[in-house]
Amino acid sequence: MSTLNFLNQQASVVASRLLGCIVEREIDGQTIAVKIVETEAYDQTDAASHSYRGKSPRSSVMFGPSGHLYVYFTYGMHYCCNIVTGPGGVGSAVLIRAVEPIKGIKYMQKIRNKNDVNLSNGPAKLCQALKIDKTLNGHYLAKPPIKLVIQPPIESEDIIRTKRIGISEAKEKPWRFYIKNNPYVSRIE
DNA sequence: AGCGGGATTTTCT
DNA sequence: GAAAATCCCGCTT
Repeated sequence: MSTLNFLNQQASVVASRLLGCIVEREIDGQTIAVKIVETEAYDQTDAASHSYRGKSPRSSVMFGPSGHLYVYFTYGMHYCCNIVTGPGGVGSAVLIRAVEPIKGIKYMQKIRNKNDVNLSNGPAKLCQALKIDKTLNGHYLAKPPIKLVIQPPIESEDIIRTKRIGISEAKEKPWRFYIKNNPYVSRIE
């Protein structure tokens, strides 16, 4: 049993609880640390989810155990990363949409060739900043080179819950969560 | 500040 | 063959 146990519940619950948690990435002898500030939940009953039409080669990781990374490629050029949630046997995950850099900022500036909020205020941007690609698809987040470090929950009054971004189905589900007043959030209402 | 198009590949119809 | 859980740049106001 690991500290990642809480991931084994429904995605919309986990999405909120992941706010404020830290991701540690080891790459090229460097350690990068970021704080999760924006998430979206996707589950199998959800027409916007990659798991909605059942298991496929791309989405198969979503159907596996919670605590693993689901990385997908989209728009011909971008990766996005999700944390697989539970309960077991169900295709569900939480998309990490934005993070706040904590450590290794110079390294991220170099890879991204950008500064400030543009380092990581979007799902494809943060994947580039953390060098996340398909080789990490399915990685378990309790061990290097990329780990999830749980932090105390964010106060509920500091969590904003809204509709998700960039989808054409199930637009009304309020399954996007972000930390109030955090400058790295990809977009405010 | 806001709109519009291009990049470019995986997946599903 | 089209759309996709996106981003960036250049153009217009």
